Amino acid sequence: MSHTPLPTLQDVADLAAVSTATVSRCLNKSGHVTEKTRLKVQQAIQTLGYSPNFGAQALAAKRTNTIGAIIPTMENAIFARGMQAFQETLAENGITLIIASCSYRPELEEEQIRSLVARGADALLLIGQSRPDATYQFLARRNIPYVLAWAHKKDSEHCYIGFDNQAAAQTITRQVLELGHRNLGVIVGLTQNNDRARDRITGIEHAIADHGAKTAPLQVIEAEYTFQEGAKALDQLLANPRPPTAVICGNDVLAVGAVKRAKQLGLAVPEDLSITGFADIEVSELIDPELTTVHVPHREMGIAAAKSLIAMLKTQTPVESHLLETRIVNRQSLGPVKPH
Amino acid sequence: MSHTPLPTLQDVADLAAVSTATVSRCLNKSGHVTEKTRLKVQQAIQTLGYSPNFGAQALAAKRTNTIGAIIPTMENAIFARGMQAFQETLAENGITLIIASCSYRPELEEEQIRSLVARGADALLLIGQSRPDATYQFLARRNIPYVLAWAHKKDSEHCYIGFDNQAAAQTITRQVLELGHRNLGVIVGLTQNNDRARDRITGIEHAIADHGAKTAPLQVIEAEYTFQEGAKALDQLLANPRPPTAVICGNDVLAVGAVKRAKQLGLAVPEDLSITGFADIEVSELIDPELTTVHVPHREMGIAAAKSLIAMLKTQTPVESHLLETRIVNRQSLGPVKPH
DNA sequence: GCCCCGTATGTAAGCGCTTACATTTTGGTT
DNA sequence: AACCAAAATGTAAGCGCTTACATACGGGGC
Repeated sequence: MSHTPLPTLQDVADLAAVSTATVSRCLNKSGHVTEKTRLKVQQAIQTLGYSPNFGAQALAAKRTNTIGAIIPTMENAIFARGMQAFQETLAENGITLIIASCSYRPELEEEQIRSLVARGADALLLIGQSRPDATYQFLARRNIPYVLAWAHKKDSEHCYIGFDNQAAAQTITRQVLELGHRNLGVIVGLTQNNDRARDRITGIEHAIADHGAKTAPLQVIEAEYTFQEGAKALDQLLANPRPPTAVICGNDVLAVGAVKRAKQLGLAVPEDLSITGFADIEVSELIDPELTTVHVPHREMGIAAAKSLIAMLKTQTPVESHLLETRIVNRQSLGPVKPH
Repeated sequence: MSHTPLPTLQDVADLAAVSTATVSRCLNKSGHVTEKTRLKVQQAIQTLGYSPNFGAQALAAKRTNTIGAIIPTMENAIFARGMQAFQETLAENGITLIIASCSYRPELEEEQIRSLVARGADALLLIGQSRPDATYQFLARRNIPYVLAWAHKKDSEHCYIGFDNQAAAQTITRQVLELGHRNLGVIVGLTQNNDRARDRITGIEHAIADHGAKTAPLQVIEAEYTFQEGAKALDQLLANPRPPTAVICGNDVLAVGAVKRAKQLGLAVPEDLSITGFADIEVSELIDPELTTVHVPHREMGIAAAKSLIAMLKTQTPVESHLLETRIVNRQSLGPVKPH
């Protein structure tokens, strides 16, 4: 591995017979450069194969054009599509994305936030809201803009880009109730440190209260976000002497795991047991029966998050929250309760 | 958003009553510091809440502790698990990962490579080998270490971290042939610019040639890596007057799409039609029938790639390729050919 | 007590860029 | 042709850190 020193801004300036300031202005499209000189500079950059030094640029400009995102996991399709759109939108604006994952562990998230900031992230995308005050203080102190995605809360000091988890869960639950189900089970992600999961449970409870019909006590199982755990959770629900006739899942991954297990146990879905999901990821359409679930506008959300962050960076002022609509996708896994 | 200027190395040095050089030495664990002064410095860092400026550090040290990865897409589970492991391993070593995706478009990959390098990536992970010479020259010129993952080639100048796509495809095809199938269809990713897909086809062809039995001409359909395209490709295969009795897919995503479609068409899998996959992603176990596929050690691969890159960065010398083993996972979607 | 050397610490010169400010050029007016 | 504002370009001062080199320190051998 040999070493020819890379060309610097100075080299370009020399070759183009202009000053470094002019070259810099060309590079940053800050205007105030004649077309003629711009071409000269362009030429020089070409022939030297110049590309700016990242560290120097960051040091001098006090920004890195980098945005960080900390998501619970990249192994899970729930965040993949939104992140892809987020990244694409950032890239269109010349911004690089750094992704870190925290495995749903808050102390790891804290660490990752510090790490990304130390790595020069100009702004951050975080998932949901529940994290220590100290973290928000840290971001405020460092003057780092951030948005909270995949969730929404009215009248908050934070900028949310997401949907109303509670309302969405409430809507799908209402639909389940209207189909005659009076004994519901719930499988949801670990609620500790996961406000989305908690909000969804609240939505379910509200729907039941609102509906007014007499229902069996709600059975809630918390599970990690894997197919296997969804299956295990269903086992637990079915172990009950009076098992539910419908299972509302806080997540498509869990729902799909539950559907798979129900079939293994010889239960017809939805004839013997209805199951609903949340998120509408690709696999929901793949399994048999296809999953009735809550559709979440993943790509829109990623795009909106990117735009908000870019705006915050540009204007140096907070930006309004952005509420996205969810809707129920009626497929096959939810049906009327079976008459005795 | 108020502004208290962040503490600098100088501030820490002042508070601890030492020089900036000493503080820097503490930070970088480069030794040559008494325990006593180290503690003093530590203390000062704590009370000031100091954290180093990324740009300055990068500029002065000529490295960023950042590694870039360019993958075809993050929306697809095929890369997710490996990337997760890659990231975890890097993080353990204090290195940040930047991910970019290129949507299987080589010109975009080229652009992303330049972008990541401009962003200060010290090293890169790339998928497969097929890309213009100019790209490799660029990396060589810039002295950027890289590994090529998800593929393997013997006696190459490049460092591969992956498995033998051809051999794996050959093995599973042999198994299909041994089950009596003599009329095979293939659904594979777009081969243009995708050496893995091409290698898999070659493997299939070799298996057929080696086996010696008289077979119908191989029908190969190329498709984008989505469930829908897998389904459409199956339609094409079945439109043939003498449709295949077994379909070998270059990818689990395509295979799962094909299975779903076969069922929609009323074909029993594997009784009427056998279908195999490649990669062993989570969804392969979820669908019904479960997919017989080639298991790829995703996490191992991610970990190995990270370790190799770290070694290259440390020693400034190339590192050996690393061949990982694949194995066939026999589940339910492959069965003997139906007797007429 | 003195010398020597290995180790701990300090000094200061950049690293390559951005940008405020100074200077020059341009071209429209009179 | 002279003048002037606006636009283009140049000058140079940092940005906060690392590190080669210089210097100070401390303890064993004589």
